[in-house]
Amino acid sequence: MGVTDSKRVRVLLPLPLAGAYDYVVPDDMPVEPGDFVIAPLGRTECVGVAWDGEPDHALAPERLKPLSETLDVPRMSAMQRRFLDWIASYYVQPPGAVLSMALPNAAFAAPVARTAYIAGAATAGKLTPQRRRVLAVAADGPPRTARDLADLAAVTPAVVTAMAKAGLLRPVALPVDLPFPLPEVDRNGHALSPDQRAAAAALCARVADAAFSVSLLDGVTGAGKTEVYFEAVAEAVRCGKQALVLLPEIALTAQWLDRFHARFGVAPAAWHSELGQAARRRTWHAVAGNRAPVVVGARSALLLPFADLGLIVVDEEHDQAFKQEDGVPYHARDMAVVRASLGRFPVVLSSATPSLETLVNVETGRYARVQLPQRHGAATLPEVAAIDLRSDPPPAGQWLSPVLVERINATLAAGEQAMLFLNRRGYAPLTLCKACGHRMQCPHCTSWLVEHRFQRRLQCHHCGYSAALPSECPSCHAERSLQPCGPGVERLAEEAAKLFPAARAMIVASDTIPGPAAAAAMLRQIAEREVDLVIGTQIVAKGHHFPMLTLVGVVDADLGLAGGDLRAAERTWQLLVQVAGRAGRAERPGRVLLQTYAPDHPVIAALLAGDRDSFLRREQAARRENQMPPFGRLAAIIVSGRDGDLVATTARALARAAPQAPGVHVLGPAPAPLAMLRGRHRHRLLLKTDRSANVAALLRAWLGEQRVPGTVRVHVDVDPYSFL
DNA sequence: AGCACGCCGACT
DNA sequence: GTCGGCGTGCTC
Repeated sequence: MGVTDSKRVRVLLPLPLAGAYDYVVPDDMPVEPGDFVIAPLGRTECVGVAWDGEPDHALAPERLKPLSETLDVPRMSAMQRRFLDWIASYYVQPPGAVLSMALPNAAFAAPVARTAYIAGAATAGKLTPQRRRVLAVAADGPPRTARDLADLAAVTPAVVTAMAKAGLLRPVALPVDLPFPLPEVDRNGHALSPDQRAAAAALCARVADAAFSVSLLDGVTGAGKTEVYFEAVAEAVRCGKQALVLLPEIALTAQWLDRFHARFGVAPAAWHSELGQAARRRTWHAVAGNRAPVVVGARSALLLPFADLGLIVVDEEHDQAFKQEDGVPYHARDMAVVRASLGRFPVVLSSATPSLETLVNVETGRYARVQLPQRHGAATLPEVAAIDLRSDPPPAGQWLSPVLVERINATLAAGEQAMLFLNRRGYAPLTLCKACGHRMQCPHCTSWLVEHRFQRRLQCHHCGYSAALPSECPSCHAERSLQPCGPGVERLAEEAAKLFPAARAMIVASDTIPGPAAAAAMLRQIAEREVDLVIGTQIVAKGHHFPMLTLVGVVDADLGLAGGDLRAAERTWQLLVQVAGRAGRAERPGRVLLQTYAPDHPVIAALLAGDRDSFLRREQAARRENQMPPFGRLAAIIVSGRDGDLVATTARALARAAPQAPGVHVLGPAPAPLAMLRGRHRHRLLLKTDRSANVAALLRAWLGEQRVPGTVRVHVDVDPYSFL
């Protein structure tokens, strides 16, 4: 290297580029791997991270640009860099795409200076009643923003700003990026049962070991698993480590936060999609600067730049929401285990219905099991019974069997709550013309449009397309011939309103919940008995505690079983156990009724018998037999584009170049079940290998060679959960 | 992700 | 005749 050569550094940019880019390091700007830098890119600039590895000296010097500056942010640890590289490599994704999930734009946005006011020195002669009220509010208490002051004093913000101008109020800058308070680990939480104490002790011992381990916290719904893993969190905090709790659905966690507050006296740092820019910035920097002892979040919280992480808890570990389907497809539960292994600390996986993957790892001794065999306190598990729809069908055009209607009436008469569960949003999943048979279909997708009667619209649940409900058939133009087919929760609510006119019903579905505040309000209304009948989709299955709920009616227990998805039985079983678990969580015993046409189906039979083990053994045997996960490995390759013929040709060309090795099979191509999505034709290939194969290496060798037309996209999904 | 370049419909 | 639609390709 000559004296004229400048120093080069590799910089990973948060973009889906093939790899890191090389930059010139200015002489007066020391840069080390992990440093956050601003790099010129095209005619703009972007935040990146100085990465590991050798710059490409074959690249002509005149093609390199100098870095603009380094940012005053704690360096990204070598561990975090290895972790992001690991994810990119395992899932066969561009490393920059993985980095982009760890670098939210908000983290580097300029902090918004917020001004607060306290009582000022000036004592103007004449005070209006409004101004007097503002001064009274400002007199004691912390500095407050103009808006808060105005709200508390019941005046408009204009009054406050005018007072500040007159010197009656003094502005003070609010500190940005406050640290999060330390949880009070030794505060008395609510009393643990002997079983809970034993389980907590086992988990705490793992935390104190400060070595890699995975423990399954396995306990029935309502056993008090949350309070048990809180003790592991407390232990991590005692050891001076950060703890992360991953939850599948952050939208509905007001109850979880209440429980956390009851145990620790403070709120944890939260990380989820509803967070505003300021909160996002604060949490990201607090996590990086070791000023956030406990973080609770959705799957993307796993990618936060923890300074000193010592424990991850994955609550409801079986939940498929941990698998990200769009962008970089990754499974947060699996990557939590990887993160813990790299960082040499324990993971706790918690569930009443553990995934088959996790149970197999327990059986082979890779994971430890900590059990909570009983419900907490006086609560008992609900009694589960089937309603055979072949012998007890609902009247034509209705969906509730007379047997279920009778039980709901009895429950309501006893002053208790009931829940109807149907995993279908909207009014009806299909609308057809009774004159010509035309079915209302999405113009961009291979899917039916779902009627949403409250909005008087038809909606595509795959692409978001929405159109007003037409008054005539678009095909034969017959008037008033369009007929809804099948039930959704809205239609169920209509039926319930006729059958139980006195009952206060509430629909709980993802599209009836505008945000976390509304979710919290709905849950509070249910918990406080302002609702008699809850009609919900899967969103009600998740972890909520409704003390007065004693009856759960599953309207269509067979719904998830069709379709031939490898996890259909497992998923249906998990969902229905979780729904059933909402019943009888306090003193009053619960009852669950499953409406089914197939009471002898293994899933239904297992639910009726409460026999988890024999169901899972059977399921496990079937997977082993077919070399399906976790006994074999899968990767899906989705080829998509606007030109259907070109997509098909490309998919066939990929299949012809498929790797040939013992234990490696490529299935397809075949049109995907969702053959068209957002106007793009889709073909699928499936790579299926035995357990020992290196799927990522096979995929890189195979797909790296292929030339694909620019208009065609090839999407790789390692360990797929969705087969659409 | 931005931001430019590049070919086909409704306007001054 | 252009203005501009977004589809496609590039950024060290």
